[in-house]
Amino acid sequence: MPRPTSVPVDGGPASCFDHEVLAAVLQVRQAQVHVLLWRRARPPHAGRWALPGGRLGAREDLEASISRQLAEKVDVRDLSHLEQLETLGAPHRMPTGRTLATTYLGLVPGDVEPAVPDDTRWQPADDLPRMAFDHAAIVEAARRRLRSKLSYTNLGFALAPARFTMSELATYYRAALGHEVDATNLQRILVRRQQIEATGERIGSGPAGGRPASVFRFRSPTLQVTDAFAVLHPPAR
Amino acid sequence: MPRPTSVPVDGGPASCFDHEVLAAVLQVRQAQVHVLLWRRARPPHAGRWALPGGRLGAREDLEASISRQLAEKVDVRDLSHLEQLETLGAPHRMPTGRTLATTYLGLVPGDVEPAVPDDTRWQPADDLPRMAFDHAAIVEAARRRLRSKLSYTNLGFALAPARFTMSELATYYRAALGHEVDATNLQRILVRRQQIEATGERIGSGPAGGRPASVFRFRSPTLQVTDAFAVLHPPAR
DNA sequence: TCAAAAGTGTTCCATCTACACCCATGT
DNA sequence: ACATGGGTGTAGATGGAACACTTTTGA
Repeated sequence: MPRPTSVPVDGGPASCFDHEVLAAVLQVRQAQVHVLLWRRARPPHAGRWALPGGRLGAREDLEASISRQLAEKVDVRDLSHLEQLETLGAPHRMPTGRTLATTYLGLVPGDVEPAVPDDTRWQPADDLPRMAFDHAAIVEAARRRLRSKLSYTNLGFALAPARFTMSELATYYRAALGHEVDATNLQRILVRRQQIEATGERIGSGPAGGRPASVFRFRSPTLQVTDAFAVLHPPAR
Repeated sequence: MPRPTSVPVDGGPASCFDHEVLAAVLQVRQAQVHVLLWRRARPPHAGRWALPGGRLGAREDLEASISRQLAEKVDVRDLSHLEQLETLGAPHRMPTGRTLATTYLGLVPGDVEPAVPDDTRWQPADDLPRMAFDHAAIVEAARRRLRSKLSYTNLGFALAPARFTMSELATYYRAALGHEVDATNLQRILVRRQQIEATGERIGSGPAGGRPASVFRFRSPTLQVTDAFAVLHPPAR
């Protein structure tokens, strides 16, 4: 009986696989989750929209590869977070020949406006166009991952600007979670979990007046599980 | 500027990668989480212990590949659950040349005893031997995944036999979660979440007497998120 | 009748939601 | 003054932990 092996068995069948990395880069823009898409110019699936990414380099780490490709090809350099999602291996997921794809979730803070090339755009994730290959499913997986991690980690840091008011922050959470978020309760929850802190600054009130808002910031710029046993609940009705 | 592409650019560098699939197959045995390991007979890392798996087949889906290899090579056919973990792509993770690895968590119910080959054994996951390559980290990732999914999904079905008493079930949960689990509260929680139901049967009491236990079963044999907003807490002290 | 194990009922507590009310500012 | 938005206080709801108590069996 053959034995499992993690290295090529001498004389065994040598086979290797094309491998690409793809990212669903999400940003909250105008209170809606958007995803960065690129329009395919040539077949197959010419004219459809695809996720940015491309072939893995011969000596390149997976995460380094997607970072590089986002920087080179769609000019996105200010990712606040990047994490691996699923690896897709269905033999016929692409008509051009077998290609494995390792997918990533990327996040961009709400206040930056990366200059993207002409054939690239931010698309509302609730209204995806006709997508190439299996890319629509990847976007959905990315949104689900973001949603659940917002509940028990400090991942909000990756959605929000460096400094923000609580009502701004609530807007980001509302967009990503897809339900109402009470700014007043959000503050207490995130302060109690020690995710955010007041900077002491205040921001001037808007044109209609109103009490000036305190400015907050996240305490850590990297992912931490702040409360594995607590979550944000959607409103009862 | 080059454009992102998910298919080989004509004339672009053609590169492809060895790809293996590996599984951390976990089973609770004698109230402890065990993992199925296989002892490497030849270099590199001869004598160290490795996870079962092997090369991806040319036309094979990832999940089909790991299932096949577990059946062929370590004679494990009764997985109650299988899910993908991370894909590892560090260029030098193996000294034999670059190999990507897609890793899986496999679960086997507590009451089956798969006959495994001689060079294969069930090892307590708390006491791993010297492991080959990066396989120890994969086991840890698998345990973490199991622990968190037990809290908000019905994944217990994959750990427990088809029928069980509540004190048996609590043993599985204790082992996998790594903390005390009150059988009495576990019952109410899982019944409320509609994960388990009483079969109506009772099991005779043990040699020392005691009230005979009711027999329960899981209502679904597949993974379901039963309560995204609730978890099992560790005891306060 | 007693020990042992299972199961129930009840209290306690943490943590979230809901919402009334107070605060600070512009017009 | 009063409208507007920010912030606090607090009551209510939920759901899990803790644990005493009851039930059912064997010796």
